Amino acid sequence: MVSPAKKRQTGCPIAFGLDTFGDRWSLLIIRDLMLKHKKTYREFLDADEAIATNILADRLKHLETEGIIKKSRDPENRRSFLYSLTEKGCDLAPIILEIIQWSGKYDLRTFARRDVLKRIEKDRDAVIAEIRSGQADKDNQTIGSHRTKSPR
Amino acid sequence: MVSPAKKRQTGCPIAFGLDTFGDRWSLLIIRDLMLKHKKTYREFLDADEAIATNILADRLKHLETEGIIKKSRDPENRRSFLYSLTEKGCDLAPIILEIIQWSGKYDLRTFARRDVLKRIEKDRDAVIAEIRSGQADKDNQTIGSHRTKSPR
DNA sequence: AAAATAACTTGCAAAAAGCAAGTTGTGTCT
DNA sequence: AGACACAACTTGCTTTTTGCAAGTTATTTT
Repeated sequence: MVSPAKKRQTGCPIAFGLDTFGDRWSLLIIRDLMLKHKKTYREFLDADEAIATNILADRLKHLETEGIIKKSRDPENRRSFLYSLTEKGCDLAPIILEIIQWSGKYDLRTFARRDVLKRIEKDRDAVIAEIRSGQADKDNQTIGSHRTKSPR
Repeated sequence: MVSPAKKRQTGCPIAFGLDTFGDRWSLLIIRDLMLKHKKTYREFLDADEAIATNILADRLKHLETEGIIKKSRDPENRRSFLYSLTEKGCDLAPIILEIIQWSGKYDLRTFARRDVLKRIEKDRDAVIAEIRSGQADKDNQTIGSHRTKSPR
C-alpha cells in the first residue's frame, strides 16, 4: 500500500493535522469537495493538478479511514460513487479559508479574486455554512429521491 | 537537490499554499519557530518528530527562498545561525492556529490542552501578536552590534 | 593544540510518487 | 442479446524523494 503519511504519534496537534490531511494531495481533494462541488472519482482525477489514479485511490481510502470523507453509491447510477465531506471534514473549512487568504495576499497569480477574498473576510460564517450545506446529509444520505442539484 | 514540492502552477490558492509550506516537514519547522521559540539548526533537528538532517537543510533553504523565514548570524556565537519568521511567515499563524483548534477537537491524545485552546479561541489576536513579537526585528536585524532599534 | 560543537554535505538503500496498461462491474446502443 | 463504453479502481514498473549514516568545514572551548 502506498501510505500518505505514517502517523508521527508525537502528540503535537500540528503533526496530527499533517498526518491526517497534510500530504501533497489530500488537501486538494478536500478543496474539490469543499469548493468545486466535485463528488466522483473521475472529477477528482480531472483536476488541474493531475493526480495519478493510484494515488487518488489511496488518498480517498485514507481520508475515508480518517473520517474526513464518506463514500456512498450514486442512487442514480449504480456504477458510480459519490464522495462527500463528513462533519469532521467540513470542520477543515476554516483552515482552507485561511490558506486561501494567505495565498490571496502573497500569490500574485492566484485565481482567488478580490471578491472571493472579500466575501471570506466579511462573511466567513456564511461561507462555512454554505460548505456544510453543500455536503450530503449528515446521517444516511441521498436515499432514493432525486439528487438535489447543488443550489447554484 | 532534494526538492520539497515542485510548483504546480495551477493558479489555485490552496495548491500555492501547499507548494510553499505544505510538505511533510515545513509546517513543523514553522511550528517550532512560531510556538516553541526554536531558532537554530540543532534545535530543529532535536524536535520530537526526528527530521533527517539533509531534509532539514533542504526545507530551511526552501522556506528561505520562499521568503517565509530568514537566516542571520548569531551575534553571540559565530558558528551558529539564527532562523526567524518573516512577516510573510508570521502571517501563517492563523493557519497554524486553525490546525491546532481542529486537532484539539478531533485528536484525543493531542497535547494541546484546554487552556491553550481556550486562549486561542478567546484571545486569538493577542496570540498572533505574541508570535509576531517573538520574531527578530522586521528590518535589518542583529548585525554585529547590539540589537539597535530599527528605524521605522 | 586537541577536542567539541554547529551547520551542513554526500552517498546509498528504502519508500513513495508517477505513469501506463489491465481488471471489474454497470449501463447503453443496435 | 452482444458489442461497446464508462466509472472506479488495481497492478507492474520506473523515477523521484526520503531517511539514515558518515564525512566536511568553520568556529569555540578546554
